[in-house]
Amino acid sequence: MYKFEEYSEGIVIKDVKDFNIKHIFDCGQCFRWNEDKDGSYVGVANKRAVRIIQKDNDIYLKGGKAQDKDFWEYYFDLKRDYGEIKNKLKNDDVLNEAIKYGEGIRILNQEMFEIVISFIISANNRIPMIKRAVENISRSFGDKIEFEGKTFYSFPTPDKLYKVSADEFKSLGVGFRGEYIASAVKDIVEGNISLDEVSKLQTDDAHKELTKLKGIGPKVADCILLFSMQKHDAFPVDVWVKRVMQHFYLAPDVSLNKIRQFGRDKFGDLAGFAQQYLFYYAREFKGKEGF
DNA sequence: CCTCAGGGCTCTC
DNA sequence: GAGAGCCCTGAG
Repeated sequence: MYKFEEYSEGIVIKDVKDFNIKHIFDCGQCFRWNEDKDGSYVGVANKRAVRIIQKDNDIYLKGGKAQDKDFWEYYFDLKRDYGEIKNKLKNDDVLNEAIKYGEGIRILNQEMFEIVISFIISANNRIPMIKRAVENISRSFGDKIEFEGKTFYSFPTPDKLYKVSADEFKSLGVGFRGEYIASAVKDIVEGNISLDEVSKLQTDDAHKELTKLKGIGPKVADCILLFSMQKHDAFPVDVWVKRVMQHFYLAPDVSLNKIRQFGRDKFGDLAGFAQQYLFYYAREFKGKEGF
């Protein structure tokens, strides 16, 4: 069982299992962590800037505070037994293979508003571009956090973005999604939708509510459900998962909605976890075997 | 159910 | 250099 300890520069989570920072930060669920040459990651989560260093089964959170241990436990989903999840998914031959590549994946519990905006930006976009836009928005409207002699920025609250125009968002690199972001912020601040309330709904109902917002279609809604609302039966179908599903399970012309239904039926409560292993797996094949 | 346009940048040719 | 494609959605 893992445990938190303090060390000279922060806190450390000792004896973690099923935990690999590269797999976690590289499986497409988050946009605010950047890898350094030494393999450590620096980033900001809910106003906390830290450097994360993995040494075997110990996770060092440089700059982490002892009073934040509950937060990090939640953020990294530490209470969940990923070994058990993987054992169940391994009954499927494709997953059995996929898990070998991303065995240390965990689904982060991220802040809802940040995830809503980040995944609106993700539509028809590339990961480096998404990261840049999210960073620009944070730098312009978030709070300063000093760490390691540099200035980091928290992702802004809805209020901070309320008066920001679509054109201003566009100037920060979000492209045509500027209108969607401005509209979603307006709906959230004015109370046309409550993310807290949505998160309490059943997955299908929550999905329906989220897709009422401009810029949120079925895929983005599934990402929000999975990465910030703990709806682990959500199955986001992006291009990579689409390719992997069509390659291993389905015909090449099956629609996105059919793939989504297939995944949810096949993997049930574990669909979201399966999706993450499949996404990571698919990206390993980039440029090979027709991917 | 379908098709298509829509930042801007990067990779491919 | 042009062209395709990008963790896709909205409009038609």
